[in-house]
Amino acid sequence: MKEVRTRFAPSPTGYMHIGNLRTALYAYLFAKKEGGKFILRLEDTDGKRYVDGAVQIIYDTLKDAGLCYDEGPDVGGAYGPYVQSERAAIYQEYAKKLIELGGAYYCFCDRERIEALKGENGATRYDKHCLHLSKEEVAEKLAAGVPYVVRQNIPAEGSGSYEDAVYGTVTVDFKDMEDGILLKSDGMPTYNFANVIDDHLMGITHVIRGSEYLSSTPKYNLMYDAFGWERPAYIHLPPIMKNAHEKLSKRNGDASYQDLVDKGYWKEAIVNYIALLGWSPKSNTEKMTLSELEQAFSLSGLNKSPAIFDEPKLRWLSGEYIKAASAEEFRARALPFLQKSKAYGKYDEDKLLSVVKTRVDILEEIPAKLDFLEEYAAVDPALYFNKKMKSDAAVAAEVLPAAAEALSALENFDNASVYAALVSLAQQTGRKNGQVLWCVRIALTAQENTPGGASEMAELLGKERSLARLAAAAQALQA
RNA sequence: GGCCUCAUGGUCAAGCGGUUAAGACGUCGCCCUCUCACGGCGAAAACUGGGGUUCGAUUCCCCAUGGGGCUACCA
Repeated sequence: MKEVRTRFAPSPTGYMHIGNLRTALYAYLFAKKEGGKFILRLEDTDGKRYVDGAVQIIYDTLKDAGLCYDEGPDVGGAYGPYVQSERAAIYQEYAKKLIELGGAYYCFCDRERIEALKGENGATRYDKHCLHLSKEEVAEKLAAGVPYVVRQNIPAEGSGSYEDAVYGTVTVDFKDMEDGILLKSDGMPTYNFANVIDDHLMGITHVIRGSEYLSSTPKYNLMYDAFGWERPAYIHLPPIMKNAHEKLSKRNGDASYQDLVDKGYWKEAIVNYIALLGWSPKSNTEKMTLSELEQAFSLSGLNKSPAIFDEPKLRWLSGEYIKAASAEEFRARALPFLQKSKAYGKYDEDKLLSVVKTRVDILEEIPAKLDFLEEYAAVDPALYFNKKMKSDAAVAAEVLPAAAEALSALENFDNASVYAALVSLAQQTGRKNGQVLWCVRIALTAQENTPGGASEMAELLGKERSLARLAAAAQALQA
C-alpha cells in the first residue's frame, strides 16, 4: 500500500480564508488518519497577485491551528522546492515533453487575434490555429524570438471522466474544454499545468481541493495520461458560504482565521467548527480536539452541498472550550482582553477572570462585562423592582442601610462571608433572601445584569468600595 | 449562453426503499437560582415542485425550479 500524501497548495494572495483553512484541515486530517504525509506547497506563479507578507500568514496560520506539515518551503523535504516560482525550469522541461507527446503545442497568436476569437457569450474558443503549424514554422518562430505560450491539445472528440470521492463520477465532453494555456508568455506555468506536474512529482496520492476544479479535472487527467502517470484520487470540496448566494471571502470583508482569533474565538473551537462544515463524524459528538478529529475523519462523512458559515454556532463552541479550559490556559489567552478593561489592575486578577470565565463565548466580550466596576453611575430606582423577588425602591430604601451596617462589621469580605451576612440579615428582618440580595446587587453595580450575584460582586469590589456604593445608593433613595 | 454540480427545519447535519425523519446551534417555555450565566427538562421547526420505477419513495431515474462553480497568459 502506497503511503498517502496530501497537500495544501495556497496562493500567497492575502489572508487565510476560512474556506482555505478547511481545505488544509481536511488534507491534514486525511493524511494523519491514513498515517501519511501532509505537504505545503506555495502556488505563486502569478506575480500580479502576490501580496507581501502573505507567505508568512500561511505559515503562521497553519502553525497556530496545529496543522503541522511534514514537507514545505520552510521545513524542507525530499521533493522540493515547494515554491512554484522556484520550479520554472521543471515546468519548461515537462512542457517540452508534453509537446513531444502531442499533448500540447506552441502558440504564437497575439492577443488581438485571440480577442477576435471571442464568442457571443464571452466564451473564448481558441481555434487550434497554431496546432497546425509545421515543425519548421515553429522552429523558425522560436528562433526568431516570437513570443509564445504553450497550449494544451484537447481532443476534438470524446469525453473525460473520473471518480471523485465525494461527487461520484464526473464526466465532461472534450468539446466543452478549451485548449488552455499551460505555459504563459513569461515562461511561468498556469495553475492548470503546474498542479499536475507538482502533484505528480511530489508524489501526491490524494488531491483535496475546492469544487471549482470539478469540471477542469478531466483536463488534468489528459495530461497525467499523456505522460503515462498514475492519476491521483480526487476529493473535491463544496464551498463555505456566507449566505445562500455568496462564498465566504476576504474580498467581501468576511472574517479570516486571524480576524476570528483576534476577536477572541477560542482557536481550537474555530478548527473544530470548520471541520464540521462539510463533514460530519459517525458519532454525535461535535466537540472534538484536533487529534480526535484525526481519528474520526473519513471521506464518507464528507458532504457535497455548500455549507453556510454560522457564527452563532461557532460562538457556542468557543464558549464550550472556554468553560472547559483550565484556569491557567484561560488566563493566558484572556489576559490581553482583560487588559483592555478599565478594571484591569485595580482588582484581583484571578477573581476578575473567574467571574467572567463562564459568561463569555468569545474573549472580546470580557471588557464590557467588567466595566461597571469602574463606571458607577447613579442607580436607576426602577432597577430595584423585581416581581419575583418582591422588591422595589421602597424595599431597597430599608434594606440598603441595614446591609451597609451588617457588612461594615465583617472582617473577612469574601463571597461566602458576605453571602452569610446578607442572608442572616434577611432572616433577622423577616425578608426573603432575594429581596436583600437583589437590592444589594443593584446598589453595588447600578446595572441589571452582572457577572455574578450580590456577594460575588461585593467580594470583587472590596469592602471599602462596596460600602461606599451602598451608602451612595441608600442616600440617593432618601432624596 | 454552454458545460459541471448541488438541493432534509432559520443554520450545520444524520439518513443511504418501509423510521414516531436523529443530533447540534439558534429561538421559545419551564426548573434550578442572590441577577446574568452555568446546568437540567421540554416545545415549535424540514424532506423545493412535477412526473416516473416500485407493493412502498426523503432515499433510485427524468424534467422543472432554485443555488454554486467553470467557461482568464487567476488560482
